[in-house]
Amino acid sequence: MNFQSDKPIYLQIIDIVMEKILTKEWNSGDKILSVREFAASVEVNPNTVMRSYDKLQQDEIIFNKRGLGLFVSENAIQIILKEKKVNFIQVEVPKFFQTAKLLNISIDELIELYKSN
Amino acid sequence: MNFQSDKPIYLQIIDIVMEKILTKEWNSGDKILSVREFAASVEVNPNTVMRSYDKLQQDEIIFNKRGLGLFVSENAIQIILKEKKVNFIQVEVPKFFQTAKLLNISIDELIELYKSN
Amino acid sequence: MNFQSDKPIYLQIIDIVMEKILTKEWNSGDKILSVREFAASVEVNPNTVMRSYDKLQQDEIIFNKRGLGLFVSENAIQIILKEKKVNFIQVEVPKFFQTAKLLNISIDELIELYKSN
Amino acid sequence: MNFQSDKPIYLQIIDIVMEKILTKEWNSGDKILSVREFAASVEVNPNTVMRSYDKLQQDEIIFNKRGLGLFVSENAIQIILKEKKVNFIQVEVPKFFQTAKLLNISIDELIELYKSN
DNA sequence: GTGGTCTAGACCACC
DNA sequence: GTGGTCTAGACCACA
Repeated sequence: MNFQSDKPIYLQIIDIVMEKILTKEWNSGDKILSVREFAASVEVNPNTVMRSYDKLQQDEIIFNKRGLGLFVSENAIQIILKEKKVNFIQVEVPKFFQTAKLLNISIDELIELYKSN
Repeated sequence: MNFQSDKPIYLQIIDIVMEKILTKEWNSGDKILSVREFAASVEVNPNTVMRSYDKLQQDEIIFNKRGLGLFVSENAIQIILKEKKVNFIQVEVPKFFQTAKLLNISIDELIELYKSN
Repeated sequence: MNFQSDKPIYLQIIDIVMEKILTKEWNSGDKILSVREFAASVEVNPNTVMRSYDKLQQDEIIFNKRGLGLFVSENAIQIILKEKKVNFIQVEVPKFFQTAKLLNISIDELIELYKSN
Repeated sequence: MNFQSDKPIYLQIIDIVMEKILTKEWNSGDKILSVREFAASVEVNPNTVMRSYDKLQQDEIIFNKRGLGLFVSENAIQIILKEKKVNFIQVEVPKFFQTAKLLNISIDELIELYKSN
């Protein structure tokens, strides 16, 4: 697994988990990969995965059944969307297009960049 | 001076200087605030300002006249814009589309948001 | 460790690192000495070593694996040679010929000196 | 007058004076430009020229006739050559060609660089 | 453990 | 006065 160096790995792992939930690869009630399994699969220190899972539990996106493992919460998707989408659309999107405008980058160019991504 | 805590102060100082140049508060050939003056004015350690000025010199946005001080380069504005553009395309754009993907927002929806802006 | 006094220590440290890479004492992918280790080994303040490592990272000769340390880049050797070549041609060569001119030494005499070398 | 920023201006002024003497633009016994005249002609602070003249007097390349001005010494040329030439030929020249060799730059390429200088 | 940021204070050459 | 280098020591997030 390749991680960008400018973003903490544990946050990148959170993004991976969220994506798996949003794309329904992992559904509500499903048991997710154990810390050790996940750590092995992405070649990262288990402590780092532990930290990601901690954060996800705090946000109630996953929860712990003692002795059984970690599971996707009932309303995981709603929590994720609520947490991210509002901020994205109301804050990041306008800022993004504004910067593009400042730098004289047209919408067509942005679409090109999107495709080559 | 208030600095946000999530971004290193020395980078925020670079932003301040770039802003002053882009808004023509400081023009090509102008002497900029000395390390000590700037440090005092924003209540920061001179070493921190030095670090910012060092980076700005490396990027040839300012230059040193020995013993006299630091001055705004001839092409400062072009360099700044080019630099911002590179960062935007290589860093911000991918991050933006990645988040959009994570949130299941299609390119068409983004274009809609762009138009209603 | 003995440093010459006429050249900043942090630049001399950069030279040491480059030398270790060019002589393959440190190879691509190898972890290099940590800031603190290097600082202790050459009896210098960690900040000074940090400054050297910072420059080496900017030039992409070494890179950071977060929390693990700094490692030699894939293309480190090529980058170093290219960098040295640019400096030689743009800085040393003009300075050399300028001094020769000052001392009234002709190009033919220099060629003679080259041959007898 | 354009000065390179990497070499102290007062040393660059010394080089100018030496060149004028070596090229016999200024001969033994000639009165040289006063500090103020020279400073004005190269657009530099008189203190800086003063420093250069001080150094040249220490090296006995020029000397002071009280109230009359500064004059080129009898054996100025010999002093300059002795001071510079030996070191150049015995130290700098070998080092220069050695670096060129390390960087795979041929004598022909160096000659090209000389011509385009 | 790792790198990275920041402060405080000293010293230097240069103009 | 100017920028630049260096030390000492603190604190932080990250793995």
